[in-house]
Amino acid sequence: MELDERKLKILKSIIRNYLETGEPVGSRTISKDPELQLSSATIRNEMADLEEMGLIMQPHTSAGRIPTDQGYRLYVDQLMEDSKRETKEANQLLIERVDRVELLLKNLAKILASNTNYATLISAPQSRHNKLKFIQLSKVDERKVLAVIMMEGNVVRNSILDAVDEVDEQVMLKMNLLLNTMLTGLSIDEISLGLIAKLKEEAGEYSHIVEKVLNAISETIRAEENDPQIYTSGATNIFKYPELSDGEKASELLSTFEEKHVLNELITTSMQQNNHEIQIYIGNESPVETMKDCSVVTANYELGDGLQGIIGIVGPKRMDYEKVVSTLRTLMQQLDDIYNKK
Amino acid sequence: MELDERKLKILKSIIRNYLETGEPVGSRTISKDPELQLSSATIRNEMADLEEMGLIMQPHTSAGRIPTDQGYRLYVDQLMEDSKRETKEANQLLIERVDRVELLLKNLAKILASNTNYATLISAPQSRHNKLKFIQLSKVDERKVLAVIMMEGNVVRNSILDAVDEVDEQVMLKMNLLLNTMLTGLSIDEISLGLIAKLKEEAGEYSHIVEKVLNAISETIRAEENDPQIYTSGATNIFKYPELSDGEKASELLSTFEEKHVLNELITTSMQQNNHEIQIYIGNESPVETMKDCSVVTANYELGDGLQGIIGIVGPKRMDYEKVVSTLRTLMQQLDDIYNKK
DNA sequence: GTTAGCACTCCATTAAAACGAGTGCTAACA
DNA sequence: TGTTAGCACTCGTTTTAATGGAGTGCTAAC
Repeated sequence: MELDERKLKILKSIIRNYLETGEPVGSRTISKDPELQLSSATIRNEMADLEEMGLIMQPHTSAGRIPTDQGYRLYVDQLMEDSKRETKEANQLLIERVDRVELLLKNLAKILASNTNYATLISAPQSRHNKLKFIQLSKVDERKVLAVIMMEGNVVRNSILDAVDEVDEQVMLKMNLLLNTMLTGLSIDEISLGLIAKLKEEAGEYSHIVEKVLNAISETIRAEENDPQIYTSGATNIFKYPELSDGEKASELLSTFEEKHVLNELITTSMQQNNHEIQIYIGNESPVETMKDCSVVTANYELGDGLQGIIGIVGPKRMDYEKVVSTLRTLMQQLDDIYNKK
Repeated sequence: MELDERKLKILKSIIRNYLETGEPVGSRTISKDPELQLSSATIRNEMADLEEMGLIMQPHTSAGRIPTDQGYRLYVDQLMEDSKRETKEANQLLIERVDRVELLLKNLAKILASNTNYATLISAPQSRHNKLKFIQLSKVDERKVLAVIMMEGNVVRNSILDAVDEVDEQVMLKMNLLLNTMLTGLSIDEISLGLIAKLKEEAGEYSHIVEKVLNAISETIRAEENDPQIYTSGATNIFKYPELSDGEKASELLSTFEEKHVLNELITTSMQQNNHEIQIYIGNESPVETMKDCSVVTANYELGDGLQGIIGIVGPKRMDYEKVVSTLRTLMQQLDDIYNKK
């Protein structure tokens, strides 16, 4: 069967309608579309074809049609138009350059959630390829040392180390100097075994402290990778969509947002896309099991210095794709303007 | 009307029953209680009295009775027994002394939530009366300075300052020394105007940096007070209780846990209690509007060095008060053993 | 003071009926 | 050959009625 112009128009009309109302749409409704001057009977015939092609379906015999996942897919791939709708909302995102990336991302999540009325998640940048800016050791008390590790993007991590024996202020100063001259500017991946050996040699009798510090660094980074920071907001927005808000489903979905670590898969999958295009996961396409009744729109952001992560919007399958995509695009543009062109 | 021994026994039996089943309990059910050798008719008479006293009520004419808020109140105040139930759960809390208070509290929240099957919230210790351990300034780049502020309890705060003009390494060292000698060991409240003036004088030409640092400190602290850290866990547990999990209610309650700042009132109210007793808020007694259908059990914890905050368990009114209270008591005991006696 | 007995209330469940939105099919039409 | 009006049919939803049962309050007897 051929998917001609008219069928596409009808499909588009059906999906548009369904996105708005959330109700199955019947042939009569479509026949009223000014773009399609056809009787309901004709529409019905076409609908039967579209159903056969797996693009739409009936919840039950005497109901209107709703899009299938395949139908949505076709819609977002081919039928969706670039939204020119009031970008005023997007403009209001009004991002200033913020020193602390974490703060920025938290706010961003909040703003996106309240702008879109969907749930939002943002992954903090992965630090693996991120460069050390400096390390600062300070004495906390007799046996404890605070290591402050700062990476590009002004991401700060603290870690408290147990020293084997009492720490001397002088030693500390030396260590600071040593660590910084040797390590600053390197990414975690670039700290090789050879370098470590050399570092220890230089440290002489204090090599055990060097070891602790290096462990702390790698552990801090590793911990972050296994359990990366994820900022979420507006999870309770799902209650605005009846198809998601009944008991079981809502519970599962909200747990996902509460536990957060389950979101990792979505983040890694989405990061693996090599391009900077916006991606859309419909229903089961999502790597997260509990989102099988949702759609997820993700974008890779970059804040310069190779700091990158993903932003995801989670909503019902009948989410307003155009608005979400356009909001994300505008946002990416803005971030790019601010952080990359400088 | 008098509330004699028998009436109390009956009330207790009714509430016990209702806590377990969540269903209104009828006279026949109570007449089977081995502790009460009475016919259902007699129970009915007594029930009528209890209802008149406002301790129980009927959802509708031909239903059994459920406790009123007043009834619950009387129960937790007088009728509740100390639970000797398997404290093994509580023992499993197995707390080790953790260096980072934040980490400890986060874990605690998780453990409590999964142990009780209710929602848990823990407020991070308020820093106002908390003493500074040390301040460390480090140069980030030409115009930026990282201030690391460490307080008792090993609570670390970072803040990035904009310097007016380029920062000299030498100056930094001086500032560090100056700030630490003058401020270490003081609480925020103890940093008086006089002290600040003196500090500025000592700093001479760099007094503007001192000012910035002080501002940063007080702002950091203030920000924390307005929006104190609150760790929550198990908010989705509320779906286990039908009376809380229908649409509107669940949504409101979960939003409360998502927004968190609404929980502040609960925390301040609970902190104001001068004693270290466990407190129970039933329904409208709770300072948080959205918890009017819940009960909240709170405890003030103290981790030594005056680090204190509150732990709260939020569940349906028919929560297992005995278990919750006993769990919290055990926990407090353990924390006390570890942190205060040393 | 306690209890058996009974009429009564009212919610919950089930069954039946009415409704209506939407379909598929057929036959007529351009 | 594509389009459309007409109509019987399907099936979920809503409405109404009927039935059952849990539990009560009251009365009268023990």
